[in-house]
Amino acid sequence: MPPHRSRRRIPEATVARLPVYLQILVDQAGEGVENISSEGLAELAGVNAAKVRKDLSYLGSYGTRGVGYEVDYLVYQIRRELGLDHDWPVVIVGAGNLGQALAGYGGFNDRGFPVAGLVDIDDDKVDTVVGGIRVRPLDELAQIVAARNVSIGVIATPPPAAQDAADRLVKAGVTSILNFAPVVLSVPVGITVRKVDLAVELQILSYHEQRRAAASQGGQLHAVSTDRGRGATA
Amino acid sequence: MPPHRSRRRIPEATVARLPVYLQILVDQAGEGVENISSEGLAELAGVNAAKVRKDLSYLGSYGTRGVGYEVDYLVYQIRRELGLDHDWPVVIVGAGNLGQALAGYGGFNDRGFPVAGLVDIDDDKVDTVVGGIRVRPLDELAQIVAARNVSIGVIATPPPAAQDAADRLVKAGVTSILNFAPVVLSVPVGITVRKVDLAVELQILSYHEQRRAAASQGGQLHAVSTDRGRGATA
DNA sequence: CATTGTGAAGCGTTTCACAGCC
DNA sequence: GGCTGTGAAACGCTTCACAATG
Repeated sequence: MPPHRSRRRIPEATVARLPVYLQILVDQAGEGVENISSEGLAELAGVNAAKVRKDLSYLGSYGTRGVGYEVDYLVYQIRRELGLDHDWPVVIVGAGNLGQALAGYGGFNDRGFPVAGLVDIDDDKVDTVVGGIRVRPLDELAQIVAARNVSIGVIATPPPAAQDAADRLVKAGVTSILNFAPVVLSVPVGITVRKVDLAVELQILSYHEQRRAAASQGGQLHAVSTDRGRGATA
Repeated sequence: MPPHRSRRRIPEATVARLPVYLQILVDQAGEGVENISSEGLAELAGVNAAKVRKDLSYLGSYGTRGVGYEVDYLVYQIRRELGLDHDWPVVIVGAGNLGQALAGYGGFNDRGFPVAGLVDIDDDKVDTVVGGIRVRPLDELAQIVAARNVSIGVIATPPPAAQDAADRLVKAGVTSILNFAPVVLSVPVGITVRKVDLAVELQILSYHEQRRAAASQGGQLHAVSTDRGRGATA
């Protein structure tokens, strides 16, 4: 067995960047690049080279001094660390605008997250076909989760239905939830939730725009320059 | 004029939470709640009460000791700080699955971000109507931005087209970009970019799932418990 | 006397700087 | 010589704890 020493705990900030490195590395591999330096990868990822090195060091010591990192091997190691060495079927709750887009979005299947099911509470939507997936009634959620061994659920319902969706997902045995509803979910300890709120993203941009406007006409403000792990002002 | 002292720089982490508080406060106002304590707001937002107080303190001292915060006034102040006292029209580039969903997603219009335009490079999509918006050719982007005074652009194109979309947006005069393409954009200094990558979110969940699996069958790992500003394990 | 506002301590992340190694 | 791996410093954010106060 190769030197698999990766049972340490990886900082959350690093976990959030590994997928970005992975994407870049796969692209590079596709273009025939065999080795890459922390400097090169940093450039492509838009981050600091020291950060790249520290991030990668959590996986183990897979670089070669004076040379860089072997792209293929790094891809393998990151995949392994992220648990991407096998597929994770997901179930989507809510077949509205967003749920349909997600079900039809190739990026899920392609990147290891096949849509095992798409359910909706509305009978009018049930049995319609979206992106090759037939919408199933909400009642069948538990059955789908069990049958396909789903551990990740996606909530794409209207806000008032989101908590109920979460409760059902948890009851069905799902342990990770990606929530697109602009609602703070309450879940049992041990369940991982990530929230993506499109309007919140826009409101953060609005803040920066407003600031820019105030700066250009009003008094002298400091230059805008931020990076909170996601998003940045170049 | 009320005591408007808010020209200080607000930490990025706080900016990212203000929209969440705002949402909750608007809900509460709708239910007739007139005052709320940091404790109460913290509970609803799923964060620590001290954090709420510190966050709100950046807006100025708008609470009353022994009582709490007046909901309506807080709503007003947060809106003002985020620049939400007027609408921010947005233009969406890419009328595929995701672009269509975004255009049809009520949450944008409702929360102050009307869709001023939806453009696509594909002639077959041009002139189709999506969520009440007629798709326009990509060439008309600059014209739409100028005519409707758009400063926020949304990129919903396939990955290879994203950088070109960004270049065109910047050239047209847009200064903030919300990027849904799984690509690191390169933009001039002074342009704010936020990236939302759905697959990355799933990959982060995958990491936690993988860790859970390793823990339950393998050796003794520490309990999973994370919160990086977005997403959390309860 | 309940609750805010905030110094100060604590903690996680980023960046620097350089020793270690190929 | 070039580049990684990593202590240590710097930074920003979170949490504590309590004085200030309506």
